[in-house]
Parts: sequence; structure tokens; C-alpha cells
Amino acid sequence: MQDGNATAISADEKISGSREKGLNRVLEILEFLHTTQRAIGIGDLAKGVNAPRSTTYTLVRSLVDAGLLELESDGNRVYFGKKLYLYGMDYVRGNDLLRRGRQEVDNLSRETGETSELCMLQSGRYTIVHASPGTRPFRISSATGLQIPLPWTASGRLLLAGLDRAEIEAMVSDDDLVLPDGRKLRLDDFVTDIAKAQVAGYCVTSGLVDAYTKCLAAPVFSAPGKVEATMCLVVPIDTSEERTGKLIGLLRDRAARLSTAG
Amino acid sequence: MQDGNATAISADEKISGSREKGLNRVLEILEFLHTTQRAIGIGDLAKGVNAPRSTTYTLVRSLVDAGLLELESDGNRVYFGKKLYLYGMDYVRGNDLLRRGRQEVDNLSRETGETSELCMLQSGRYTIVHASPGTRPFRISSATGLQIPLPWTASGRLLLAGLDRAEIEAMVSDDDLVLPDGRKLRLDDFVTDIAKAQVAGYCVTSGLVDAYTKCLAAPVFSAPGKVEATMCLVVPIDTSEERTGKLIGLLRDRAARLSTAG
DNA sequence: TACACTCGTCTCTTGTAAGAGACAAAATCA
DNA sequence: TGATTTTGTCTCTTACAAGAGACGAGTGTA
Repeated sequence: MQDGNATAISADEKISGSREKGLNRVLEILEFLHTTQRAIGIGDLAKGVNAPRSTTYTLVRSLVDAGLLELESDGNRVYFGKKLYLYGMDYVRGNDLLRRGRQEVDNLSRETGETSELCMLQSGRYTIVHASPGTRPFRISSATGLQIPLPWTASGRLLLAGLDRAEIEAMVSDDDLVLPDGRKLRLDDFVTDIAKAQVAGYCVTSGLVDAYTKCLAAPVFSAPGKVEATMCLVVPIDTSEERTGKLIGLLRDRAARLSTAG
Repeated sequence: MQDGNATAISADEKISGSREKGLNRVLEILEFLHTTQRAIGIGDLAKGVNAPRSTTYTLVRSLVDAGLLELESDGNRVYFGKKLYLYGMDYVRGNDLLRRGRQEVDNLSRETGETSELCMLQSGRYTIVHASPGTRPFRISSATGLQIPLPWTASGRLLLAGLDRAEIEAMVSDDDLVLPDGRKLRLDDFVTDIAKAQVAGYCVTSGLVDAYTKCLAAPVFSAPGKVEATMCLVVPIDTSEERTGKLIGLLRDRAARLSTAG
């Protein structure tokens, strides 16, 4: 590997400088569309992923031809295509946990009236894989596919169970430890929380992501000790001790049901 | 463009001969996994898409890192990953027709007890986008994402409404005209069927894909005259005239509901 | 114990795709 | 109306990714 003068570029960092592999550009395009959540013009897309226009046109054409993207009716904006939906359904079909998990989450939110979610680690980040809104007049909603820093959530504390301090440290950035309201979490406290959650078999956080919600979470195991996902309920922060206790019981029961060999 | 001796390669045909663009290889990989519907070893994958092993390893690694593919627990087989599921859900969210269509299909099959499907054209092929199995003891099931030659289906006749003969001819290959039982459809008959279906506003086919089912389909319009999708019921071939008529009525009603500005 | 596999990783070469940029047409603005 | 930006397409160059192939470690089988 000739280094030349291109030092200071720490191996894993992508400097969007020079020539980029087409595939990587495509991955960035998909990720970008996932964050915008709406169709976008190709020119803007190029700007957004910070790629040359000509390249972007070529790539988008390939993707549209393949059906991964679709041109909107107005003809010059693009968004995800049917093929991605089909592949996604294939994933669901091949994935028992997800299939059953979606079901359980839907049931749970219907039974309790609270917002319920299935969460997993997705490339090192906390991800809401499926969510079902509650029936409250002002419901606390959260979008599928949303990615949130691990330390902000109850589920995050469960998903990292079993990892040692170094591994945990590697998975959370400094920014992740800063809560939405500006408070800064100490890494040590977070590590302690994780250990506590692991022995308790559930986790509750209050007013972390926002001031008026409480988050209840229970682990789903794919093997003894290995947390594959969590089920979680988002409830108003003033929910009574008694009701909270009942909900946690229910939640743990359902999560256990999802665990393999359960 | 130096031709050399590499003639006989008609422009749009891909000769999997020489160096292939990485992105294309990836698209082939995804398509291959979609057809196998199961996790597969990387070596076999390379054979399956007929790509060099070293290249395949590289690409798969990228895709796994990006979360589009996932390694199975056994560590050396791959299948679709969570990211594709998330992108797929984004597609659903951004696509009113699909979202509402899934709902209607589920309702319809619950109400009638018959297998119900939402179908669309996907890069020139008939595709079952969402299916809900009926409640019969021996239910006629069909998998989401399945692609079937247009002439085999009632929906196919509706989806091609409005196209002229040349366009239709371009969309069906010779093989497509051969039914599963070996009978060969005449293109002219197919074209006539399409015209008939268009004026009727629905289509019924009997014993085409197999000997014991009848297929009822109604068009979903995205604009006057433009068929965007079809809803369809798969029923036993011996369903009475009366019940068939009722079902068609119901089907047309629901399909109309889905049509924009309807 | 040899033989014939497949697996995952690495190195080196060269064909080619990413990108810069020019262009006409369309759209937007003043 | 002309001025300015955006859009979609095209051409040409060269940096670099696709691919051939070698390698050592694992796995089976005779």
C-alpha cells in the first residue's frame, strides 16, 4: 500500500474526496433516500450524497432499470422502488423472529393501547424495526427505521448486555452520550445500567429521549445470553407504578415467547 | 466503439463473458437471492450468478457491511438483510396505492375466504405484490414477489390494457405464451382478450395456470385509462356462476375504491 | 496418510467505469 | 424579453476496481 502523502486519513474514514466506487455511491444514495423519506430530484440527490452529477445520473438509471428505485410520476424525482419492497418481504419471510415479532408488537399495542416497538441492532445502531402506535388521543409515535443513539433508550441497555466495557465503548460515540436535552451521560453510568438491566431481565428509562415519556423494554434472546432484539413500550412518564409493573410483566412474557426455544 | 470480432452480441444482451461492473453483479446477486428464497454459501452464490469468486467475496462483504445482506448464524451463508426490509417499508410508506392495496386485499380475503392478491407490473413482468391466503381447508396459495408470464393470468390481460399490439408483443416472449400444461396461446388471441377485458372492466380466466383454479381480476387505475395494478381473487374452478358474479362485483368495487380520484 | 475438495484472504494487472466538463434544451426568474 | 439556473445527455481520460490465480487452512473420503 503506497502511502504517498495521503496520511492522516484514518483507515476507516471515508473522505468523499476522489474517485468513489459505484457500489458505494449507490449505498450512499439508498441511505440518503432513507433519511429524507421522500422522492428527490436527481440533481439534488447528487448534491445530497455529494457525488458528481454525471455519475449520479448513470447510477440512478441503473437502479431504476433494476427496479430498486422508481421515478415519480412527475418524471424527474426518484424514490425507493418495488424491488426493494419485494426484497424486504423476502427478508421478513426468511426471518422468523421478525415475522413473529411484528405480530406480537401489533397485539401488544392493541391490548395495552400503548405504543409498542420491536428493536434491534442494525450495524451497531439502535433501530426501530417495527412500531405500532397506541390508541391514546395524543399518541406517542415513532417511525420504523428510525435510528437513535443506544444510550438514549431502554432497549439500548438490553441490546448491549454481555459485552465488556471496551466493546461497549466502541459502539457509542461521544455524541451519543449527549441526551436531546443537553445532559451528558457518563459512560461508566451507562455501563452500569447495562449490567443492571441484564440481571433484572428488563429495563425502564424515564424522560431520556424527551421529558414526558417512559420507556419499558424486555429482551428477546436468540440463544442463552444472546440478546437479538427487544420489545418495548413507550408510555407517558406519569404512568402509575402499578400499571407500569403490570405492563412490564406483560412485556417480559411476550418477549420471552419470541425468544427461540421459548 | 471498436468492434473487433465481438460482433453477434446484440447491443442490449449481456454476455456474462468479460469484466462486469460491480453494481451489475450486485443487482444479479440480489435477484438471485430473490429466486432462491433462502440463504446460500458465497461460493455457490458466485457460481449462481456466474461471477469470479474473489469478486463475489468482495461485493458480499460490502453488502454485509452495509446491512443489505446478512450472514446467517452458521457464518458462511448469506441472505437479505435488515436494511432491505427498512427500505422496503419506506417504499410502502411512500406509496399510497400499495399501502391501501395491502389493506384491501387482506380485507377481501377475510370477507370472502378466498385467496386474494394485489398485482402490478414490475419491469415488464407480472408480479404478485401482496397476497393473502384464503380460509379454505385446501387453500390456493401464492407467494409474494412471484413473477409469472403475463399471458397466464387474468390480471395480465388488464395490466396491458391500452397498449397497442406492438407494445404488447414487446412485453411477452414466445415462452410466455406456452401455458404450464403445454398448450400454446396465440398472440392474436391474447391481444383480443386484452381488448375485451378493457371494455368489460374485469377479467376471468379458467384453468390457465393450473387445471383447478379460476382467476378473477379487476383493474386499479392511477389515472383515467391507466391501469396501475389489479386486485384479483383465486377461486376453485367449479365455483358457481352466481357466486363468481357476486365476487366479481365485490372485487370491482374494491378495486375502484383503490383507484385514485375514486 | 495421501488426495481432492471448498473456504477465505491476498497480490498484481489491465480493462473500464467514475468523473470532469461541454453542450443544448427546458425551466425559472426579473 | 433576455439572464440565470437546472436538466439530461454525451465524450474523453485515467485512476482504480474487477478479475485471475496463488496460497494456507479446513473438511471430507478412500
